[in-house]
Amino acid sequence: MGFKEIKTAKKKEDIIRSAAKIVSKKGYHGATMEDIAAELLMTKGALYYYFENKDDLVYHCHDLILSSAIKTLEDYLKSNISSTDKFKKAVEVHVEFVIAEKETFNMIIKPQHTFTEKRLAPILDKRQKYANIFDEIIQQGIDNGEFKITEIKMARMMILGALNWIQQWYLPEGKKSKKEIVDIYSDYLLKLLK
Amino acid sequence: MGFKEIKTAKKKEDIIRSAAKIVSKKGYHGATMEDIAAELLMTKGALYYYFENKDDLVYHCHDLILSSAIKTLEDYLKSNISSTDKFKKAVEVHVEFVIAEKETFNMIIKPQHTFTEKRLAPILDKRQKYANIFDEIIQQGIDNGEFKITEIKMARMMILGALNWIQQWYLPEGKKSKKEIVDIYSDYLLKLLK
Amino acid sequence: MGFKEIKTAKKKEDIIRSAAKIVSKKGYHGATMEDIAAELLMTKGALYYYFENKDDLVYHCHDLILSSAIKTLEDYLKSNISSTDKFKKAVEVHVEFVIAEKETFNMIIKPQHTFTEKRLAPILDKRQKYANIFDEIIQQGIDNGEFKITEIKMARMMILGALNWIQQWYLPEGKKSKKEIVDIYSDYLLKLLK
Amino acid sequence: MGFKEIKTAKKKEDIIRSAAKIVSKKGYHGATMEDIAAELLMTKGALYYYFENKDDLVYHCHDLILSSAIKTLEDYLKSNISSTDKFKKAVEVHVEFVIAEKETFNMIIKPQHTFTEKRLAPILDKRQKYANIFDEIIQQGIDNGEFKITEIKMARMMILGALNWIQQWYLPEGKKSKKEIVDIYSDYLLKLLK
DNA sequence: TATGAATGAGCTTTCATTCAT
DNA sequence: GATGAATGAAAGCTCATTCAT
Repeated sequence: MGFKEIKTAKKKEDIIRSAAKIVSKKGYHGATMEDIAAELLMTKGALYYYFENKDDLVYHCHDLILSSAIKTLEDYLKSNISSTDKFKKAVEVHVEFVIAEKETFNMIIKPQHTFTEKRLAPILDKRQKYANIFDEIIQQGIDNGEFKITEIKMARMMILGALNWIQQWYLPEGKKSKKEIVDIYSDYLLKLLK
Repeated sequence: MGFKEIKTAKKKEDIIRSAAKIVSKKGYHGATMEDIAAELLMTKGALYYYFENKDDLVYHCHDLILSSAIKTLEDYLKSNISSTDKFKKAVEVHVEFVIAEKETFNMIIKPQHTFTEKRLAPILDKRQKYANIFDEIIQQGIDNGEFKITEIKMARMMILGALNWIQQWYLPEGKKSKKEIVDIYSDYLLKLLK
Repeated sequence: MGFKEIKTAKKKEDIIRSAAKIVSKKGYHGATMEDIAAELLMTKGALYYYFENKDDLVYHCHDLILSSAIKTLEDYLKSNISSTDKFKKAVEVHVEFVIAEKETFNMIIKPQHTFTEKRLAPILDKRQKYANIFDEIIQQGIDNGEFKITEIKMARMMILGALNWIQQWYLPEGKKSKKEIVDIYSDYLLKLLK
Repeated sequence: MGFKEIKTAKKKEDIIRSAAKIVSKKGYHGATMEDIAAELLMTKGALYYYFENKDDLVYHCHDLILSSAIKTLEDYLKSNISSTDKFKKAVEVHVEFVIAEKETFNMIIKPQHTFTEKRLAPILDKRQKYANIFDEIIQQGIDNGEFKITEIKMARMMILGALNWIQQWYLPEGKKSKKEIVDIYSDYLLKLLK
């Protein structure tokens, strides 16, 4: 990758991050290309140099965050700790993303209502990939006797649902700190697996 | 209530149901007044005879379903069964609504991105009222020794999060039947409370 | 005229008066048929039993007031007083109408922007008829030596312009009472004629 | 001001002038954004690049003309001529604007029926500023003995009313030329002040 | 006569997208 | 690479008008 490409890639990521911020705050439809450009002190038109269209841009927002989450999780998966600890870590990571990235790590939004077909498949794929990590952790736990459930996928969906939901009510200035939340969730959700 | 009022009320509910259907399918922004009217073989203009504006109409969609869910749940709450059974029933009811009403019973969407302030408060109120029912069931279970957790609200939020999430993946033609899903969810989520 | 016709005529006048009130307050475009009907505790539809359309209704508003003003003025014209006194009376009457009927006696609005061609001619005719009364008073005053100007029509237009303009600034709670206004206007405008 | 700003400002003025023309012909409600755009061979949407909304655009129409009238008048006010001559000049200028700019210099329309509150205040302010110029001329005339009246504001309102009214009846192809009208009006209205 | 309901044309406004410069 | 300007399609909404009952 030459110098130019690197610069372009960086600019692209800048745009993605800004866009993610705005989309988080206002939602897909509430965030206009104008808003996103304004945040970057650019003009609308310039965005189209880097991204095909709004769909494409917002897709990359999701993709960036999701990829990053997957990478983070996969690193923990490799480490030599108990499945219970892996699960706890996974909860911690997920909560972190859910809170920090809000809308963009919003596994909650119906992508069908937002993305065109072209973008839908890759997003669903990546979501699946992310979910698989949880499945693997659970499977591993079952294999080594730490967990004992039969419906892995259902359990995983409950867990992810519970975690994603945090986004709906979490406030930085709320009663419980992020750490407390993570602990309670880890604790309770583990009961579900054991 | 005179004959006319009844007829009007019925028509209003018709409209609400149709609107709910469209909004479920296409999301708030994707569903146009035109779409909703077309479904009813009416013209856009006619909708405005019954509802102030789109916001008002969609608000009533949510209100109708949510009120209905609350009523259904409250009936079970009064009945003379164990807290565990009440919980199972609650899960069943919730899943039923989540699946049948889809978007309209979508406790998931950020209402901030959809409703104007005027409509936001009542919706949040009613959601809270709904959540309270779950809290009560849990509290009752704790009081009579069936459940033994300390963080009622956190547990309730995990549970509702898990249940709402079903909407994201449920397909009528999926592998698991609705009944199976309800059973597994009840089963697993109860572990969380015990 | 039979009983029915009388009743209908009365109702029509009721509607006209209400319409005039609303149109005065909100202007032609601001006043909706709904508004007018509401004031009368009727429904929109009913208005169409009495008047062809909005244009027709508002036309009759203007016509009613204008006719009434003409009649009032003509009575004074016949009376056996000096032209100066006639003029003073005319000013008084005009101010009264301008203030009380506001928009409806609004000789100011461009009828071209409000009425369709069909209604335009009769309105302009009646306005002309009204203006003629002022011309006659002035002519009479010239004939008997009280006034001494040559451009009767121009003078009349100045005078009516000045008087109509009162509508733009008059406030019931203003510094000057209606009577004071009439006196000052009579006084100053007479200088114009002498 | 850079080149771009100048170009934009020019375009804005172009739009304002076109809008003024249309609004003059059809009135505020009769003139659609489509009409205005068509006159400029633009599309509706483009207008919104330059102006917030219709209200904003029409406000600027009024503002432009009124500002221009104020400027023109103020120049005469400074010159070293008699108050009588100043008054004559003021009448001439006013008539010129009334005739040339029609609706846009329409001090006649009730701005309350047209503008939203936000725009109302500045318009009323500017109208007042314009009126003040007439008051000053009159006051000056009184001070130097050319005029002898006590009710300055009332006189000014009569005069402006009379002048504005010209708009209602003036036709370019009418019997009296613009110059004749100005002369007669100046002549007669001066009698009012002396 | 009067009403409730519906229509439909027309309006303002928004915004993703395009493109000459 | 970036901008200013423009487009055009679509949306929400209003309201005079109609008409069966």
